Amino acid sequence: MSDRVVPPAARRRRRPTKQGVVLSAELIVDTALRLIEEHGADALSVRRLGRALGADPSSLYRYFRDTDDLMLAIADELIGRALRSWRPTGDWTADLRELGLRMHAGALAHPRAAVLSAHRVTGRAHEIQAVESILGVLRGAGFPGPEAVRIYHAFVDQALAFGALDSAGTALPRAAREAEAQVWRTTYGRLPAETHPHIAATAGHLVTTMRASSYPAALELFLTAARTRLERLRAGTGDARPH
Amino acid sequence: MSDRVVPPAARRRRRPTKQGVVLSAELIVDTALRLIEEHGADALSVRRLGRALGADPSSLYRYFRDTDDLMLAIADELIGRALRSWRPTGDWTADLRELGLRMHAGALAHPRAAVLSAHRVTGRAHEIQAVESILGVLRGAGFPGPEAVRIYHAFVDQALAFGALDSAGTALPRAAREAEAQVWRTTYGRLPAETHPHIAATAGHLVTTMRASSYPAALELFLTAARTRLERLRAGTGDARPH
DNA sequence: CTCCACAGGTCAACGGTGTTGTCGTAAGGT
DNA sequence: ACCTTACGACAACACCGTTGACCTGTGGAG
Repeated sequence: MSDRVVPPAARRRRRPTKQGVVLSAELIVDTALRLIEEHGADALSVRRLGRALGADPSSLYRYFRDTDDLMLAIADELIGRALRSWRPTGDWTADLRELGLRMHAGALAHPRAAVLSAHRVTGRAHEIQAVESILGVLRGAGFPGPEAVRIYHAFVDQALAFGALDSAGTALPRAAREAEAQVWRTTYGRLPAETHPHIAATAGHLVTTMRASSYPAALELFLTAARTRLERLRAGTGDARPH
Repeated sequence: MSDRVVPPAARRRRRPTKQGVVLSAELIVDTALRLIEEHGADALSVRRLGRALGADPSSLYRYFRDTDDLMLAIADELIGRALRSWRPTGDWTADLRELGLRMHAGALAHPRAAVLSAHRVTGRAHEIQAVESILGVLRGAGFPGPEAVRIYHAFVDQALAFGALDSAGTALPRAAREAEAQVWRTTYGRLPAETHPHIAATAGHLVTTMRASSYPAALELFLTAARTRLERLRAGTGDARPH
């Protein structure tokens, strides 16, 4: 029943809910984000969102076709917020690092939205702006077109993929998260050296390293590789790929 | 109510269900994987799984504490299948490449399961074996303990993250996938050079490059960076990090 | 200034979900 | 042959997204 949603242009009445709240798409998106932030990803359901807004759950269907539609609106808002104040500095490595960290942080701030929207191409204004910016940094650094596109693709996917991965981790119920830490401490921390020599030899590092996100490390490795590639390109060897 | 689950050692009775099926943890996991493959991740619910097995939904709680417990078992089974026949060759770069591609391929083979389980630490047999193998390759290559762990973490997360990302893409309904391709062709392919010079300059490459997975490229970049790091370590400079 | 179309809020209901307390029964060990 | 108990079945609970029907008061037209 998609005629339930009235296109923004046709909206005119601002009738308040029983509890005196005047709804709008913006208010709903903002409230949803606040709900996720304050009470965790599990707190976002149509019913809870309705309660938080002071409105009947079914009212939301006057503004969004279904929950997926709502999630996309949230994702769009997220992209906007993440890159709102970014400006290139001219140092391509620093610029890429900053962009990557911002995208990752933006995803982590709103786990559920990140998981749902990571694999989507929206073709909307914010996304287009991001593509243009990143390609600009790479081409400005000296990567020729095809190479810039290849690196762009890997870079964006890495940021989105790690964002979604780490988001899924933070979206876990608290009990499950503690269980994971426990697994590293007890299961992996106590394997005998005879059967699992490498795990036993690095157990201490495993326990401490595995609880944080590996994105910063992966990003640094990415930047290292990109710089290596650029150097080989400048050195004139057409083939920068390891065989 | 965790005393509902009987530890494997204490199991003795093989009482069939009303429909004549003899349950077991293995049968449940296999059926869950089949269900996910055939009907999508949304098709996996305790009730549907029970129906597919020919058993009451609540029977599953004799084998798994909750759905999360079941997901971990599924994830571990996937890891096991992916690495079943892998053997190290002694060439650490080639070994890592092979491991990465296998994990990624394994995720793509079970897209819906991969999306659900990519971010979990199972602490079960297959996963432990995988950790030991990868750490073995890295330490064998000459990476000292802490560095090996850091690289291990980034490597595994990258394989899992890209696996989940690409899986999510293939799991989309056909209509949505075609819509995405359309977006690249029309929206991005037709932006004017005045407003979006970098996109316009690389439009052709964008359209062709963006439809394939970027994991192979990202993996090569990763290996390049790892080799660079190792060389710097061997050269004796303690700090292998770009400043 | 009145009128009335209809945007939009509300209500009730449907069919789904994970999970648990309880009970009956048959399989195994003794 | 007996007893214990593993384990399958059932019913119930509280939640979920979604929709059809209803009602109300707002804002533009005359």
